[in-house]
Amino acid sequence: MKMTGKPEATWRMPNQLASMISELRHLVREKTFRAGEQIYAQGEPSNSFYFVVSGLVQISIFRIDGVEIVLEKMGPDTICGEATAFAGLPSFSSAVATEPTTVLEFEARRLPDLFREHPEFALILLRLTSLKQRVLALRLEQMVSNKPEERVLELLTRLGEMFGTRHAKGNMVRTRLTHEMIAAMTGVSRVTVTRTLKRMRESGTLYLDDGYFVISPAHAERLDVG
Amino acid sequence: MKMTGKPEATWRMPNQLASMISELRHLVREKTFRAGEQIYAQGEPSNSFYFVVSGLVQISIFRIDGVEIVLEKMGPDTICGEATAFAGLPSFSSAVATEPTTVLEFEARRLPDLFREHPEFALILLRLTSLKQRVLALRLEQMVSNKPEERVLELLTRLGEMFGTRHAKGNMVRTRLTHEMIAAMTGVSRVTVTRTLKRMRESGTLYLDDGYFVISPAHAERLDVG
DNA sequence: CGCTGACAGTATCCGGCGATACAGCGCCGA
DNA sequence: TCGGCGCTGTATCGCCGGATACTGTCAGCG
Repeated sequence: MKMTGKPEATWRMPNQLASMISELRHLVREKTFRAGEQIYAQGEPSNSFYFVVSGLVQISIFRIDGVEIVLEKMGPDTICGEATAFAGLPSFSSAVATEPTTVLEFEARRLPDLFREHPEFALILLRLTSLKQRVLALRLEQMVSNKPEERVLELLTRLGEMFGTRHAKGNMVRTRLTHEMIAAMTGVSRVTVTRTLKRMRESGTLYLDDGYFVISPAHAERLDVG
Repeated sequence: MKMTGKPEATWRMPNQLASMISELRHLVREKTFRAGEQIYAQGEPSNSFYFVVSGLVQISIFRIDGVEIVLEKMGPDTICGEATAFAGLPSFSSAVATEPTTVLEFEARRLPDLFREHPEFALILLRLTSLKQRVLALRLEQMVSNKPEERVLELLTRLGEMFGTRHAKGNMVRTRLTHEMIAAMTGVSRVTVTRTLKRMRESGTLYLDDGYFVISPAHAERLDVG
């Protein structure tokens, strides 16, 4: 199951999908976005979902108080917006290209015809939405706790599973994350992120190498049961 | 879009699905569970998902520290376990029948054949998983905040949208919920739930009638944007 | 070479939630 | 009728995260 990724991305998908997508060019329209442009907006319904070809797309929820919660940063070979397109309800999140980005736009209403010919495509989509559901549930599991260490560790562990590489001290997370980004993704304040990371380094849970996080193996298996 | 429900359930689905399910009897196996019996267990992979015919199924996540987080209580005409069956990964949650329950067991591996004949069934499943994803994301949005009022209000508002009935003072939530259950679903302590509900009653956000919660209209539209 | 801005680290203070303990209350069954 | 139990309401206390403000550091760039 080879995967692709981007340094700042927080999500990746099996290449299997990317190859399948290429068979479906007749269904899609290519679109390009400049850095800062919005792909879809929170609160608006949509019939399309998007496959990121290149670039980086930030998925976030804006709370009523204006606080932005970053759900994911989707790199190449990932899809987004599918939940909105399938559920037929206003989007719960918005997507903004944080750098020049090219996407393929799929229209959900064309899917029934497609499924007749390619039932395996339906299974792939089901698998993808189920994976997202799973990750959201696991994030929720950590979020109910107000302990910042759990919140941060959940994020880093997940990224470690997705992008991790072997390292003498454990699992190295190959995603560049500022403390502020971690704060936006975990819902704790930036100051607390700094404090927490320090604590974790002192307790041996975490290790820093060249600006990358390394998670000690003793803590990395934490999510395997879920 | 008619729906059915149970007094203690926290989820419901369009009847459209129930009628569709009846066409698929040849694919399924009926199973019954006594109160307290487990339908599937957290941590174990599974190829099956379940359609609840009658009874009540509690979906929860057990954290490493033993704390139980209740995700939903699924009543009749709902499905559960589909994310695990589709993703092919260990289940992030466990399902326990809290009263005598009958379910239909679907096997995910038979789906491709089914989709070829009934592509619309794939769309329905996609819609259901997308709805769950949406609800999880919205719950996450509230969970990042540590304010108990937001957490509790998110739950009640959602139940109000699903089960709400007109009431002089606003939207009445027709789901029986103990403070303890709210605590297990929102991740705040039982004591804080009591405190918070009192505050909300005093501020006019919430109203109590015959043991049911009534949400003032001014606060009920809060989630409409998401 | 120094300016600037983004990011990381740290201190102080306050508010509020969790833990714990206990009292009131209503329902149900012996 | 009484006792037990599950649920709600409330008090006390300790702890810790958010807000705020400030400093230090490094990179990029004129």
